[in-house]
Amino acid sequence: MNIRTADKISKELERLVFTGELQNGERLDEIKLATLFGVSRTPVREAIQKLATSGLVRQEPRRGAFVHQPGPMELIEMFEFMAEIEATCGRLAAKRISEEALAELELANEKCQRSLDQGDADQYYLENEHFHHIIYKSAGNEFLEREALKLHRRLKPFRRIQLHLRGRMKQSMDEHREIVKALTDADSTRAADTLRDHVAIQGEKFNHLMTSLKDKSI
Amino acid sequence: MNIRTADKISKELERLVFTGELQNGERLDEIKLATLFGVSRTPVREAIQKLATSGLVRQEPRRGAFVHQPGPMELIEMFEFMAEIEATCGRLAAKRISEEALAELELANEKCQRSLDQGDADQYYLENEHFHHIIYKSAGNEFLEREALKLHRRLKPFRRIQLHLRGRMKQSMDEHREIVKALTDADSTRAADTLRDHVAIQGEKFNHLMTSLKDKSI
DNA sequence: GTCAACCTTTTTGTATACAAGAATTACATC
DNA sequence: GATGTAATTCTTGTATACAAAAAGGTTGAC
Repeated sequence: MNIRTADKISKELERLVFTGELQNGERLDEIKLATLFGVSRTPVREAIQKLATSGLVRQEPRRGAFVHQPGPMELIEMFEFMAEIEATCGRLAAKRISEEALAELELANEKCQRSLDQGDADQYYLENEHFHHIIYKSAGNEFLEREALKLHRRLKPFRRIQLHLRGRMKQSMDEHREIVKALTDADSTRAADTLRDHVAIQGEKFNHLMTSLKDKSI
Repeated sequence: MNIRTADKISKELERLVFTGELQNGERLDEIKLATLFGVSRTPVREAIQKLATSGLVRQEPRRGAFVHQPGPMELIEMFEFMAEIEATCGRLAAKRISEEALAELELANEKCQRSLDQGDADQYYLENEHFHHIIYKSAGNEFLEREALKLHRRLKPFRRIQLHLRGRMKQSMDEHREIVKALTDADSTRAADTLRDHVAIQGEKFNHLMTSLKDKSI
């Protein structure tokens, strides 16, 4: 689909940031990256600018682009926003979701349960992701769906960590069942509230995780 | 602040789209634009890519960038999303807003009323904008605030039209008072609901406006 | 040893050059 | 005349070249 090497480089840079090979605050040296990828500076620059709009790097005029990982405060804000987006999806989906989508949700939940039984956090994460994606789509608003996916993706590296926290997977599973129930009942308020809490708790857990470690930057 | 000519060009292109000098679906000819602005293709390309991420233009690989104005369906979705964002701001602001901000809201409302009395729709629009910006900020979540501002800005050209609809300004004013009341009472549910309706109605009005005209693209 | 002014180097931002894919036109065939 | 195909032209995407600003280093004064 994407022929442009600039787009490939953008994805690759994202990966480097997520894997930590490009550390927070580090400057993105255009020439180094260009030689690393075996291309010229032009596509590298384009890639960097794309990342800048997504917030992964910050650009300072005439000084360059720097990796920007959100600090604890910013992360809490992002999770709070994500929780509200999901709540919105739930609110709308409660009135708009199809029988097929409901069945898909049930199925996704069963797969989640199976992953939980096997103690496979990675698999659980995947099925969980699918579960949420169904709800985004079922809100019946493609614009909202895109925004939800965008933020979900952005928060991925931070959400992933805390599934390994003791008991979180089980709890998450219970919340999923609550959510499906609310959607089945077409109860938009309850769907919104359960989804909000389900996501917000991730932000809180993450917060605990962060504060338990030494945090350098607020 | 911005030294880069690419950024200036980006803003200028936005203006050209909003004023209609660049029509919907029109291809952005890099060379023509470059000569128009008296620069090379490079900064023009950077500007176009920036607009692409904001959704104002669509890029097709190896074919170029095309102005993309949302159709009625997409606009309805955007307004629905905006309504939910504002509802979220209201929900959070109800618990977090300061006395100063509340006073500011009252003041903004008075100015709105004055503009209404004078029948000055443009002035009303400005004060109305300020009113909403205060609420965004009072949600106490800078990430949310930025997203709200971004979407608000994107919808500006479409929101502006319908203030001229008969009776809308008066009605909008009444809704503002409801909103302030809910925020003053720290009633997050009511703040969310009144704000959602306040914005959603704009989407509906716009919908009426659109369907009353002949709409070519769904 | 510290600080500051100046010069060098590095790096960003822009212009230009080149390569490859898409659109268009011209032409041949039916 | 319509349709399919080859050649040409245009345009995008990438590489390279150049200009200007920032970073870094050196020398000199105190």
